[in-house]
Amino acid sequence: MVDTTDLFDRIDRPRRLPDEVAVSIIGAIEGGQLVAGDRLPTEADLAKRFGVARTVVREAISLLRYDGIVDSRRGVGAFVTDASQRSSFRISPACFEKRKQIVQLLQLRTGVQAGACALAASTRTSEQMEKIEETYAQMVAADKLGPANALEERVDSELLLYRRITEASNNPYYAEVVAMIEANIQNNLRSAFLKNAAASEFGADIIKEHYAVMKALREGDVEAARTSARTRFERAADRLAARADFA
Amino acid sequence: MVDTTDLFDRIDRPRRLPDEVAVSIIGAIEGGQLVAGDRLPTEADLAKRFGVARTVVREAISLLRYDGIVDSRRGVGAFVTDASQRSSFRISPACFEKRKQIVQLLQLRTGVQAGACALAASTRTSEQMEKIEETYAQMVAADKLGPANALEERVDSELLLYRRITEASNNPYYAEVVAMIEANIQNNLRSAFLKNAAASEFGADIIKEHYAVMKALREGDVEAARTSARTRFERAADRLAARADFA
DNA sequence: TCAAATCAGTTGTCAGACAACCTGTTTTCT
DNA sequence: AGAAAACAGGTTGTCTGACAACTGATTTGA
Repeated sequence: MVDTTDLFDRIDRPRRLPDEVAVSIIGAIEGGQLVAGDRLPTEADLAKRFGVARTVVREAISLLRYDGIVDSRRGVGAFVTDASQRSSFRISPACFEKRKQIVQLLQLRTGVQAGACALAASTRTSEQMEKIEETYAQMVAADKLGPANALEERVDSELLLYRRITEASNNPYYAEVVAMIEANIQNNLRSAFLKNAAASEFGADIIKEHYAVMKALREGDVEAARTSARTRFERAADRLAARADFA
Repeated sequence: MVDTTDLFDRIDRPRRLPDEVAVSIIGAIEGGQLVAGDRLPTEADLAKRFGVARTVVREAISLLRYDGIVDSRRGVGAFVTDASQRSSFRISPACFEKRKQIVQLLQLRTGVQAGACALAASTRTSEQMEKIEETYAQMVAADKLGPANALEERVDSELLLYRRITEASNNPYYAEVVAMIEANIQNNLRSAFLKNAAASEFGADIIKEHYAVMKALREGDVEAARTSARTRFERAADRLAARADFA
């Protein structure tokens, strides 16, 4: 049975007008037509130009305001903020066209995960460590069954393992950032991930990489946790990048 | 002249209804009253309950949809997505109440910056290095003038220095994440930052920390860049945390 | 001269309507 | 009887128009 979870879904979903208007305005800002401090055209003006109702424009602007890209004042207008005011980090799905961007996102994940693992090595509770050991055991068991029998179990338990480790850092910011990066990678590369896992993420050598992280966590060795986690994710990224079929 | 940039601004700005509605709905989700897969009440229903117009509810829901917290389908309703679908990382200003959360954010910054510096050591161009050297020289010059004469210059050139280094990683994801964290720290702790800088971020010993990073970047030494950057930010966080007046 | 009142313009909110769409039910046809 | 088609009700998406709250500049009045 072939995995079809990432086929046949959400194609050509009906576009929403506010989103398109927002993208258009963001384009004007990123393109330099509107710079920090500039006032946007009035909502009525924008509505007329885009040929949509003012409610649509309002929703679009409210999205930009939400991200801190513009700031609107009643009775005055909406103004472009300077870039340092942006209050969110967002990965747009459209960014996954180019292979280069995937590599960059994997780099970011590597760095953040290394930090999270290092932190977890010093802050984890014994309860958290138990859960981590449990998940690790599941992963090892699935690994022994091989890619033909337990592909998804192997991949999912690995994801869960590192999620639990990240949560054991007891720093919600780390947990959130990692979760978001992971979700975006998964959503866009799930099938490639599975294929890659089947081809090059099984076996004793790979388990050794994970074991090094586990050992560091058990012993509370911060530096070892950092290094082993970084090594593990760098290598995984290399193996994934080495496969040409992920795009 | 005392710096008053972070006094007397944006107090009690007129609340916007959609934001409050959004916060209320998010609260219901985070509080567990609504779990993944649940359908939200209809917009008309919510409007009646909150005592606001439907446009207000729509704007609120559009914010949640923007963050991937809910997913709405025309003719059906809006549904809470599972947490792994969240598509943005956001630091809410309200989170800066507790000292613990500031420490956590500084931890995250340390980890991310270390990764960015390490990457920059291998990917920087010589043009980027020139700009970095230039900014470094400015910082050193401001440092020599002392906190009484060049406090803001010193702090701002340091911020610019690490922004340029991060950009030299040539990974926009790193740049964005760092910029966002930095902006949030600055917006909420600017005065504490300045005070702390005056008290404990001047002098040859501190410059040595930065110099170590610079040296690693010049030589393209990835590991040295990572370690020195981490050391530098860890120590800076420690010094800041050591001052009790930052809250 | 200078302060207060006025005014035009903009965003924030409200109310109602209709279009597009989904789901389940009923009707119709074979 | 069974399946296909039409229908009905409900929900989101969009449109329209109106008014309230507010700002900045202009005009007015003492």
